[in-house]
Amino acid sequence: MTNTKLQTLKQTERDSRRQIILDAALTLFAARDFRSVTVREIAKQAGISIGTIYNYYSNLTELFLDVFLNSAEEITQLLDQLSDQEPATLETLCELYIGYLNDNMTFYQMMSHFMLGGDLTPDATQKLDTQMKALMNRMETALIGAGLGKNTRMTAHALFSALNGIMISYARYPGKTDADIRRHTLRLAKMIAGIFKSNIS
Amino acid sequence: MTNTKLQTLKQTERDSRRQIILDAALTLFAARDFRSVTVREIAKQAGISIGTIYNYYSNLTELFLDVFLNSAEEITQLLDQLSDQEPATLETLCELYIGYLNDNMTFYQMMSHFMLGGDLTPDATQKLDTQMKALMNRMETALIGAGLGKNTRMTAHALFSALNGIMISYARYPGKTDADIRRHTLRLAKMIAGIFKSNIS
Amino acid sequence: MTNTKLQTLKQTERDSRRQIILDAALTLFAARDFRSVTVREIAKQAGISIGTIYNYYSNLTELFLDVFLNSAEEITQLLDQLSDQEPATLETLCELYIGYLNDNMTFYQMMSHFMLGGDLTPDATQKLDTQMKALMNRMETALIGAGLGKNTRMTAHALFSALNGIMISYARYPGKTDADIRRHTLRLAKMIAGIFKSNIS
Amino acid sequence: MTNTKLQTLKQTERDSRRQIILDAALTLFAARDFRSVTVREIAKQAGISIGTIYNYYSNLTELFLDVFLNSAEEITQLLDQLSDQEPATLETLCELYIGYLNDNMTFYQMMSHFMLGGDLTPDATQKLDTQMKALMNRMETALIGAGLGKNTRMTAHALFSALNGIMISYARYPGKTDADIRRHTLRLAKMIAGIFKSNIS
DNA sequence: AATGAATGAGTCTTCATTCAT
DNA sequence: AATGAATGAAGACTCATTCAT
Repeated sequence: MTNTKLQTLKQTERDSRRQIILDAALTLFAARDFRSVTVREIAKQAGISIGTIYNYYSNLTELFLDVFLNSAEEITQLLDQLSDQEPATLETLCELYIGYLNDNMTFYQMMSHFMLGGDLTPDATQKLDTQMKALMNRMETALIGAGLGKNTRMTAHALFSALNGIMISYARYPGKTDADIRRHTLRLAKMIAGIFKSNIS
Repeated sequence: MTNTKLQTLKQTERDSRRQIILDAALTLFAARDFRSVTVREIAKQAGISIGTIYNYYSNLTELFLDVFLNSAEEITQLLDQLSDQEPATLETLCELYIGYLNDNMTFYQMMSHFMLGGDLTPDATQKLDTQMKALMNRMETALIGAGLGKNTRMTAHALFSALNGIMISYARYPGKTDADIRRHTLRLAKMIAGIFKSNIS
Repeated sequence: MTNTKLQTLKQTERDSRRQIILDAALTLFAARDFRSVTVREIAKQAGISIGTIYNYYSNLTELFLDVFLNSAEEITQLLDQLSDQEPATLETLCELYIGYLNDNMTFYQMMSHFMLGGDLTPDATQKLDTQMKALMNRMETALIGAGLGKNTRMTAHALFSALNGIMISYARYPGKTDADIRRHTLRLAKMIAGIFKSNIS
Repeated sequence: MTNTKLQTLKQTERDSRRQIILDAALTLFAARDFRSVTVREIAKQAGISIGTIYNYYSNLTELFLDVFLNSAEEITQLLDQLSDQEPATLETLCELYIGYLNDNMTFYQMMSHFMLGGDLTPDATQKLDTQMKALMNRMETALIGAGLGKNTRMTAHALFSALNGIMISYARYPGKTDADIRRHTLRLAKMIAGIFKSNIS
């Protein structure tokens, strides 16, 4: 038993160290494009050595992927909390998602990076796919809650696409402040929710 | 007069050399993520020297941007041709756009890259913005042609977003062939066209 | 005869073109370390093509050397003018020379460059040596004029060295303006003149 | 304590590695103009990798500067040893300095390079200035030892200038062997010492 | 004689990853 | 388990010089 406890402790410690690395990475990503962040910088920010990072991740891509997966899990949970008591309206769901993207551009950049280009191992691809499906499920649930009766999966795909597309189209709107972009993308989110909604009934 | 002719010739030659570079780049991009393509490879593929490339572009980013802008112009023209005689239906427009993205993933990757991260000069940003606006205009025109009477710009934004989002969500659908992806994304395009259409009347 | 005239004309034209190149180079050197100036820049500044420069100089080093030799000739002539009527005093000679170096740092940089490092052809070395000797002669003449009776050549060497050394020691005196440096180096010139002078009698 | 010891050891090792790099650089500089020596060559000569060099110096200029500063420190110490017991005579000091320059042309080339042209950071300029001042101090001390009572700083400047100028004027004396140059420059050093000396009393 | 596009060897520098301590 | 110095392949970019027009 002691052994188990020890192992649990060790695992906990290992997890918390992992979290420290993730937090350090996120801090850096908040300020700069994640592709330009180096292992050395992450190590420094985390207050540990480069070697230690490789003790937790076999390479940088895995670390990046972990950041992404954690973020995906977070937004998934936020969506879950939203519909904890009663089904979320399409509108609040769309706004929540776009709000999250505004606050976490790195999440969106990584989604774009991994979905379009990154050379992922089969294992990594699998993890990625799982999280994406989880997100999609929430979309589908919300659509069903809004009364959609058929083509629910396909429509969820479409909705997910529509929301994701918002950021790629407006993130770099020239001459706009972050606040401008947030306002504009949230308006688009609401509009898209409305369009999908009106299509249901 | 001769002088003018000579200059025209020179300009033509310059343009064609530029085209050779662009074609070489595109050929390479078709096989690999454009971010991993090197100047040396492009030069080799184009059958010219590295130095010559820098004679036409002051740096790699400018070359990449030119590839993107050319592509954007191409799809813009395709959309124009579509509605040459009578207003394009929403559906054909969406299908044409998504079909293009399937055939030119590099275009989409670059759009994502430049819109989200790339450190662009103000001048480059300006060019990017112009082309994006041109694309948006076509969306708006098609929506108006489909009978949309109000919020036309905003709705065009939403439609553009929805279409762009399709690829980011499905480009790396695991275990699917290119044909699968094309079929699926085209179905989504059609569905989105339908949703926007039904929202109009 | 006509032929000769024509040749003279051509030669004159050639010389003036050469002068244009030299002036362009000098203009650029006034603003930046001459080692960092490129052929392209000189061509642009001169309003001619790169090829034309190579029509007048077989390589960049030759051009640089010509700039240096012209400059050396100029200061030599200035020294001559100084002692046109009566022998220049040691002091005015030293001040004139150091004043010139302050106004023409490129001359000094080039002297340093060619004397210490530059891979010169035998022919170029010969030209360099001739000009340096010409300068030295003026020093010697002035020393003799000041009453020096023996070791005149050697002392001229020493004086020339002492003056040249002033600039290497103070050109980058930190936190000093050009005016400060001029004042200081001129004071040193005067002091050195005094030391050599007092050593004579 | 162990910790301190360990740190001391590490620092020692670091210093010795730094020394290996410096020695490798010096070896190469002895044969060729230091400006033409590449990082690759230094790494090869030192038996280490390119990357390691950048682990000790953030860029080539810093390495070059370090070579210079070390050299400056060396000659400063030699001058100190000279006057360890009794004040050095002006003559021995001048001869020692010029002898050193003959043996270490790179030191002189670098002094010329950094003082006249090099784009140095403020920090680097500061270090350069400090070492130059240290050298100057020795000149001043020797002059005072020789009986100079006034204008000591200014005269030290003049002496330092005079000595430095010797090399720029004769390093490339055409058709002379190294031995010739050494003999000639030492004679000049002695003469300059004499001139300054006779000026004192 | 003038042009200037093309050349390509060669430069410095970066950075993910390894591994001896 | 943690460290961080060492590695070195690889990249973008420069620029004197050539030569066909």
